[in-house]
Amino acid sequence: MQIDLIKQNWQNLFNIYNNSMRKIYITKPDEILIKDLSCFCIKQILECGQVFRFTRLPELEKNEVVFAYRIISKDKTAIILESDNQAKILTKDVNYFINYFDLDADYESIKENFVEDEILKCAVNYGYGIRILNQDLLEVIISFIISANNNIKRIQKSLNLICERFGKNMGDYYAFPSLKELSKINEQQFRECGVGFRAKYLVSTINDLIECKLENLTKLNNDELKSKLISFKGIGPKVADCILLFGFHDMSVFPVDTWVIKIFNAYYTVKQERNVKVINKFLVSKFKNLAGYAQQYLFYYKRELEGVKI
DNA sequence: TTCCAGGTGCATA
DNA sequence: TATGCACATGGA
Repeated sequence: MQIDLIKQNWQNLFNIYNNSMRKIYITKPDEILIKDLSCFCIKQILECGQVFRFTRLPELEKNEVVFAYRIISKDKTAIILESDNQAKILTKDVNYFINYFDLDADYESIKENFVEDEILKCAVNYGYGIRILNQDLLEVIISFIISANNNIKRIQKSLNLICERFGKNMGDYYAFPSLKELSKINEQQFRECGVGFRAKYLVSTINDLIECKLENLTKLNNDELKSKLISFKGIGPKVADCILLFGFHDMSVFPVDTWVIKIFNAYYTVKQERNVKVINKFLVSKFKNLAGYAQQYLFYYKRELEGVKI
């Protein structure tokens, strides 16, 4: 009996040790230290098109620091300093950013699923440090309505203007406006932030969100959720997939945009295809519950190959 | 000047 | 259900 207890305790200790060894980070007061960069590259994470409110800080890129960025999410912020062998996430909200950067997920195992697809293997090799962020749902919905037929630079500019004009002043940055704050913005004011024809979609969808309540969306199953999202103005199949992927961390979707059409026609078909539904169906059934990851590696790879700068 | 960007809404057939 | 056009705007 006593031997069993000792064995059990040793097993527990071994598990704790094993888990801590596998963890890619350790926490300190106001800091997360990423000790293994094989699945973490801040440049790739932020510049792969999933998020828009970040700034590169070249003035901090000196000595051993290779990349320096500031990220703002909701009403929180972090400075990320990455060197050759480690990265530091400096923030007052350590737990928030552990979840935000998906640090407890095992990306090594995720990437192993993609070695049999030649193109994806190259894409994963190139974007080895990509992680799918756990972003604020409201911010994702607004961001991707603005993303329609738009470019990343202008999406960033519009979102920053919306935050500066209507978000809470947090000292040296602005929070993303709450739903209540967003509901006070009219179409003209959105247009002044450079969102163009999407202004009316934003006003309409924000009203709908006030009515249906954001938290009620989380009670729906995947199909109901997508139908509900598409019922809002400015949200079609592609934007809905982005909201599911980046706002709900649903990895079974594969948003098809202009870049995915290029990828599909370059690597996955002999006959040129323009039908987004056909492309989406093929890629979702090919990558199944890992589709979201696959999409993000491929999206980043293709854009980088073509030399697109954010 | 023209084309394009993490598309969608709407009218028409 | 499928197709085609309009929609803002700034950079290449």
